[in-house]
Amino acid sequence: MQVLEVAEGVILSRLDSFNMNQIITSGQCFRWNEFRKNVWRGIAFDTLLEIELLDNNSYLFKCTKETFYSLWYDYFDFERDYEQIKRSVEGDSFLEKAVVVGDGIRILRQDSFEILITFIISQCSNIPKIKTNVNILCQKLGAYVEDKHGRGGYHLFPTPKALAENPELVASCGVGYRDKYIVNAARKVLTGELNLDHLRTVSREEAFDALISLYGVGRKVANCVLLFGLQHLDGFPIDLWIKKVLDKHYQGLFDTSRYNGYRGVIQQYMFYYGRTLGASYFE
DNA sequence: CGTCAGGTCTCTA
DNA sequence: TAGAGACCTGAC
Repeated sequence: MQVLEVAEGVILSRLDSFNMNQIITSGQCFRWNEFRKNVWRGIAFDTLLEIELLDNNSYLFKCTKETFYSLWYDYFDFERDYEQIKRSVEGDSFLEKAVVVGDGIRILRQDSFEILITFIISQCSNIPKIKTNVNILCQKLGAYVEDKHGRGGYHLFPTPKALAENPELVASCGVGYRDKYIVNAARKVLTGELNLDHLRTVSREEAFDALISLYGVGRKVANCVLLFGLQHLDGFPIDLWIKKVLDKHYQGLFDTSRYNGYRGVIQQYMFYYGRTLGASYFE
C-alpha cells in the first residue's frame, strides 16, 4: 500500500484486497452507504468518513493523515495479509472462486458494543431492515455531532447508558421482540457485568461463553460479535447462507481446521459468494 | 396482502 | 439431545 497525502485527504494506491462495495455489502457493517457513485460515507466510533474511488483502483480517504493512521488503518484491518489468506484456499474449488468474487473483502475492526447490539437486531431479519433499525436507534438515542470537515451532522451509535435507561425508546425503533434483548445487554455492559474489552483478551471459548449467557444471544450472534467486534477471527458463524453452501458443496461436512486462526475470514468469503449466487442456485 | 428474513427462547418428549 | 412453535416488523 502506498499512502500519499493531498489537500483533500489521503490517497491509497497499490491496495491489496480492498473493495469498498464488497466490504460494505458483505453483511458485517450497517452504517456505510454509497453516498453517490463511487463515493461512500460511513460512521465508525465517533467519526464520519468519506471515501472516493479514483482511477487506477486507488481510493481517496477524505481525512487527515493522522486520523488515517490513528483510526482508519486499524478499522480497515490494513495490517493483515489477506493475499496470504486467499492463497491458502488453493485446491478447494468452491473457495477458489469465492476469493476471486470477493477478492476485496476485509473484516472491519468495529466497535464491540455496536456490533453486539447490531447483531442482536439482525436475528431473523434482513440487511435493509437491520440498516433501518440501526439508523432509527442512532437518531433517537445517539449523540448528535457535527462533522469536522463540514459535511453536516450525524448521530453516533447509542451508548450502553442511553439504551439501558430508555427501554421505551428502544422499543419504538422497530426492533420488535428484540427490544428486551438490547436493553438487557446494554444494562450488563453499563454495570460492568459484561466487559467487552476484557473479552478481547481472553480465549475465544471464554468470550463465546460470556456472550451466549446474555438473554437473546445465541451461538450465531455470539460468533458474529467475536468475529466483527472482538477480533477473535477464529469463529465460524453458521447461518442460512453458510448452511446452503456447506450442504451443496461439502455434503454438510467442512473441515475448518485447515484455516485455524482465521476461520471467520474464510466464512466471510463463503457468505459473500453464496449470497452472490443467490437462493435459486441452491435449489 | 402474504411471505420471509444472517435466531433464540421455551416447552415437550 | 432434538424438534416444534412463538416471537415483532419492515421490505419485497
